[in-house]
Amino acid sequence: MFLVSREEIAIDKNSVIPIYYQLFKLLEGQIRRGDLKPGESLPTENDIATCYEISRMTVRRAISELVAAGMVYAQQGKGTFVATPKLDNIVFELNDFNQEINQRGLNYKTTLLEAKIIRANEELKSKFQIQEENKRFLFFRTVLSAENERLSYEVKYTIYSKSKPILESELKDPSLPGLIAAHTEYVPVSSKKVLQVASCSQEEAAILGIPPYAPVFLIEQTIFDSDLKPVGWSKAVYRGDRYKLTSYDGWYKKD
Amino acid sequence: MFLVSREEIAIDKNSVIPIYYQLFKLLEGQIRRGDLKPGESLPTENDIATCYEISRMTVRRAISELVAAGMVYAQQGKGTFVATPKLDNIVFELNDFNQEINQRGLNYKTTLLEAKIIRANEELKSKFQIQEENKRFLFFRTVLSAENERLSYEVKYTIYSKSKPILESELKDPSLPGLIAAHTEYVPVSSKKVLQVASCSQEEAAILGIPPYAPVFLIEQTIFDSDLKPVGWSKAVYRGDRYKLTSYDGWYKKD
DNA sequence: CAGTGGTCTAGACCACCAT
DNA sequence: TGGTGGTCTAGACCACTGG
Repeated sequence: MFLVSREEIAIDKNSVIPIYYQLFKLLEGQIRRGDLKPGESLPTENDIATCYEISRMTVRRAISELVAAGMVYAQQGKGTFVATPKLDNIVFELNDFNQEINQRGLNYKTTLLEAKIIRANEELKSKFQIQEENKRFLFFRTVLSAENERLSYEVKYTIYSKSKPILESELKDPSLPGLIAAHTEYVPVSSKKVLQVASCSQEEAAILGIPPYAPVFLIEQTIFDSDLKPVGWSKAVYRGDRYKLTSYDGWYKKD
Repeated sequence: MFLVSREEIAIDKNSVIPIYYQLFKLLEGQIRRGDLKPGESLPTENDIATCYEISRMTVRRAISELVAAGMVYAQQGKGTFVATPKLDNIVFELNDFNQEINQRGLNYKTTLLEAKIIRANEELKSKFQIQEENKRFLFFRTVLSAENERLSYEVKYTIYSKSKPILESELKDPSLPGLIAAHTEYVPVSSKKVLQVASCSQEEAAILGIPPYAPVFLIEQTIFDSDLKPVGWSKAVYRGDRYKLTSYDGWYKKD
């Protein structure tokens, strides 16, 4: 037992890189490389701890990262095992929708077509789950465009509080949660979004400059405050020929 | 300092429920209730630890759960603060697409329209990044239907290994990763999916029983093995009037 | 400088599983 | 029963932040 660090030069306890992270990367590599195959068990936490002369808590920290990454699962009393990646889940993030355009440095801009105060109609009373008549709402219509091409069209509604005037500055960030925070007393804390495909209406086609009935993404969003009360609602139409969603699943490398 | 547990009966150190989980729920409740508002700081880890007479490591475990939930963020040297929920991210999970139909107990079924061995054409050689001529592929065409209505149409390709015959049993699980695992030596470990909207072709319209050019979801999937080599490819068309994706964001309750 | 969160230790007891 | 992972402790040192 006097042999120290043979071919496996792995853990440097004096490195600025945390030990748990070094161990995480080491185990991750063994799994990716196939040294540890799906279904096989990892060494026990105690074995790893004594082997590398580190604390078991540190080993657990490393393993919990693997668990979070979905590469490994632990079973109390039995052991920790390499997972078999399930590739039947899809996770689309809407980052793609606007951040892609945003981050790729295109000179995109948001244009305010209309902003006004309206009275509640039946549809709004239903969306916001209110009974009162004559309740007032803020109504926005905006268009997102890039490189002189219109990409999406959105209508937004939020409850109107006359104490908070509409400021020009909001045109910089016309996000629905931002508008709610600025114009109402409500604090937006959660949202529900529904994505569908549709054929665009003639009005939408005219606004976006695409043929009528062209396929589009349609995203309806409802914003809720902490009491689960609806405090904002929007409907956005995205050109089907300019947007797509990409999803990566499994043990893709993120180095 | 002899007062123990006044109105705040919070942590029961003898409970079967882990202390870190009790503390997590306690802090989560204070944030949801608004006792702690976005931007405000939590008590320091040491304060919480001494206040409830528990170890700081246990406090950190509770807080790390809050961080993972996106309700709180920590800044070294400064403190831990309640996050402002960003509601501009969307995470759509494809569970909706087939699991909804699956779980709601409809008598859905997958029908194999065709399965055959084909030679590589230019498109396949490109998708699979191979140069060889005459490489053979397995080709599947399937339809998913429920309640006697066809819902989606999918074509799948995977590299053919003659050593592994096509078994009837695979028709039960015709997922692309499953087919790859069954018919090839490759181990599928990651996948990329791209979701777009489109107008369906006349052929797809005929298969699905919808009007030509009706809007549809289109999902292209590529499966990779551990060397990032493409080992499977599929293209699925989902009826736009029967599918939608739903996303929840922010501090929705999951109790 | 004092206070914060980030990492780490060397133990401990427990619930669970297999034998 | 012995071995596994799950929880917890009471310290410790560090890096970073602010005054």
